[in-house]
Amino acid sequence: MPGQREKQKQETRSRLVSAGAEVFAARGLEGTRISDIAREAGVAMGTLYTHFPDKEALFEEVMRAGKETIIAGIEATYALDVDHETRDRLAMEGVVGFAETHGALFRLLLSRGGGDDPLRREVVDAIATLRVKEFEDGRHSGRIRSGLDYEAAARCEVGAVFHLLDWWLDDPSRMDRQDLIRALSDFRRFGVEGSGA
Amino acid sequence: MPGQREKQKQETRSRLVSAGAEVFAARGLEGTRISDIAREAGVAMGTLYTHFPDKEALFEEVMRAGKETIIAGIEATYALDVDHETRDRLAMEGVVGFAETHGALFRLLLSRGGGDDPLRREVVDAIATLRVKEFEDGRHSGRIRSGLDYEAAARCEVGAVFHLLDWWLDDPSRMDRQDLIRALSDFRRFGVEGSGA
Amino acid sequence: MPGQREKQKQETRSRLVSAGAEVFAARGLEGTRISDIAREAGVAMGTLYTHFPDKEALFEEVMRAGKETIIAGIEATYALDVDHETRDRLAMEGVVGFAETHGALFRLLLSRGGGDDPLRREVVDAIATLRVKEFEDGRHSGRIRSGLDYEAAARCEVGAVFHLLDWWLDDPSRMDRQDLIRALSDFRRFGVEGSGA
Amino acid sequence: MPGQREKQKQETRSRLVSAGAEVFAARGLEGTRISDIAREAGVAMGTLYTHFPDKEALFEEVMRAGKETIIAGIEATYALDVDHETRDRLAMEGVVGFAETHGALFRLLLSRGGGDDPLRREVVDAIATLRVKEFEDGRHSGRIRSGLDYEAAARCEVGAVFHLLDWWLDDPSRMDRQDLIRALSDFRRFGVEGSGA
DNA sequence: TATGAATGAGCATTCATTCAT
DNA sequence: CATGAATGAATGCTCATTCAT
Repeated sequence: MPGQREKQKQETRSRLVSAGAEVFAARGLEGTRISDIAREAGVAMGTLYTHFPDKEALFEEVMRAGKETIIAGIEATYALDVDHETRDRLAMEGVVGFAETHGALFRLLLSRGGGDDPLRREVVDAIATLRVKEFEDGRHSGRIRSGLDYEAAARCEVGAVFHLLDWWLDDPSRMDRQDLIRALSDFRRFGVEGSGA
Repeated sequence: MPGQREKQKQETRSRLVSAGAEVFAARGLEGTRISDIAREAGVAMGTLYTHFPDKEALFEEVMRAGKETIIAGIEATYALDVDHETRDRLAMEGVVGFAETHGALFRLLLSRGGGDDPLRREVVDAIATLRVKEFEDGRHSGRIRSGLDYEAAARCEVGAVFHLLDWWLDDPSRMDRQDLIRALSDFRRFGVEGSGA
Repeated sequence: MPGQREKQKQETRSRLVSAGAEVFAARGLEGTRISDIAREAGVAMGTLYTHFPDKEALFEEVMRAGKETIIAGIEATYALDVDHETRDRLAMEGVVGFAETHGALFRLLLSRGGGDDPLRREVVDAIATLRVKEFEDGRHSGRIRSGLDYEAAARCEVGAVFHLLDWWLDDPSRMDRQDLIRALSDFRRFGVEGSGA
Repeated sequence: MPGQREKQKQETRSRLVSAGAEVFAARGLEGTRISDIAREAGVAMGTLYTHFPDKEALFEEVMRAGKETIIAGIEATYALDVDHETRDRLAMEGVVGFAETHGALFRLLLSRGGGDDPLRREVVDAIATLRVKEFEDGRHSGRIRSGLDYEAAARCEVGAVFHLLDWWLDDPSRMDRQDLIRALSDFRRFGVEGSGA
């Protein structure tokens, strides 16, 4: 079997990405020490450099993989043949599930650093793009209120979801999971004043 | 009489805080070098240590001062004797104005870093607290839809505002200032589906 | 019968020595990476260690082989049954030929590093020894001027040849090959002032 | 006195250059550890970086300063109003004196590394240029034998001097200092065969 | 024997902080 | 009080060498 060697290598690489996600999420890019990642991954420091040219490159891979996972989850929900309400609820549950499972990584992916790091934007941009498409698809269904600026609304939605989950993750006992999803969904749909159409 | 000496000292301290806001906002806590702040403030590195015990303390002061400014602006608006709609619009205009003027600092104050930095939460918490109070005050006016979870809604509001402005600041030509404020206000009030009461 | 296996092994070893000569000559002992030599030789890094105990040992072999080649060339010329003048010219042509063909290796063999690396001396010492013998052989022929310190003169000769060729190799268009050999030969024999006996 | 601070700084810088000359000469650029230089100079490692951007820059300064010293010594001799023979002897004594005092540095300045380091050439080039000028100045005095290629002869001279001194420095008891200078001078003037004009 | 992923000691460099001036 | 040269612990990264496949 010629693949044994290669399989081991991929396994090591994968361990590094997981460990990187863990530690970068907890301490940020600058706050993370290469040695922490290596220890977490159970490999020697030098091993990181046989898989990635430098710390930054591993960070990028962590962000890329995280983005892929979160976007894939949303897209999978969008592909289901169910009514809009169900679909939105399922998408929301998917996002909440990801946040529950990956806590710190979820925050890392959706947050912004101090500067102009484009990586921190990519996930937000990608989700916003998906949402804009949804709005456009639903344009004539009457669900969407008239006068809505899709691009702006998408950003608002993402911000609302991220900040609510960020708060909730600090102490999940604050709200029941189902109440959380309902609050999120209702805010997104009706704001604080609006009544259903 | 505070001597000329004392006035000079306060002037220097103030320059350090401004420079710190500038540089921390642009590069984050870890990404910022003491020497950068000193250069920006036009003083020697050592001078920083005659005003603050360490880098962290200056960062805290920058965050504290920023929080104070932004909260004071909102509270000032709340103190006005105008109708709710006007008040909300004025508060929003105040926040947009702050974001326009302080761009990077606005992001620094409202964003989250990777880890669990409590400083980055304080502003969000403070604004959320103000909003919850507003909701409670307006409980019987009928403006607020029934079933709204105030705490959750406050987080959603803050998230929506921050993310929309974060996006807008990247390229303010994206939307006219007035359209931005209206979009923000409408999303906050009606979400994407709701119609006014 | 040396098996096919053994032949392959010698072939690999030889490729390593050639590659080592190339890379050590270009970048020096410390500046050379094992991986560079392996790549140049077209083998894996580990292979080097089945032929040599470490990097230093390969370096020694490169130096040893280079010394052998250059000394053998000079000795071959000395063995010819021709008059002294012809012999000296042929020896010089041999050295120039080696320098032309092996450029960087020639410099590596004849130069000195910063420290006290004895390897870098061996070639110079060996040639100097040959030259001293020549002087002694020719003692009574009258060719050699009286009062010459053989040992010192041999060092001067070697230095003159090496430095001139080092300069010439940088840009061989500087001098015609024949003029170079004549200049070298004349300097060695007559210095800058002396006239022929 | 405003200069006290500055004087201290220059003193430190000067100590670093001296220590660098010592250690680089003994172990070469790659073989030298920053910590060795710092220890030799009696300062902390970081101090080196307040004076030079990196190790390479200190190396360059060492080479530059060494070149300046050695060239200045030769030029000073050339400025004397004495006959050629005296002058040449004095120049030679100056070079021997430098080699005696600075042993390892002398070798570092005049030697070549493995690769194409232009720094190692500068001193040789500079001395060669000086010698060519001397040959040209003395063109009509009849001292110089006809047919001499000045550029080539200059390189030969430098090589002869450097290699002889390199050998002598290994064990100065090999030759008496005066005999050394005479041997050097004679070889340079008459080669191994030539008789004085 | 050949391979190349893994190792980890070693090193150059950074930067928050100190303190003599 | 202000200065900025000096400090040295901390850290990212390199690369000769090993060893399981």
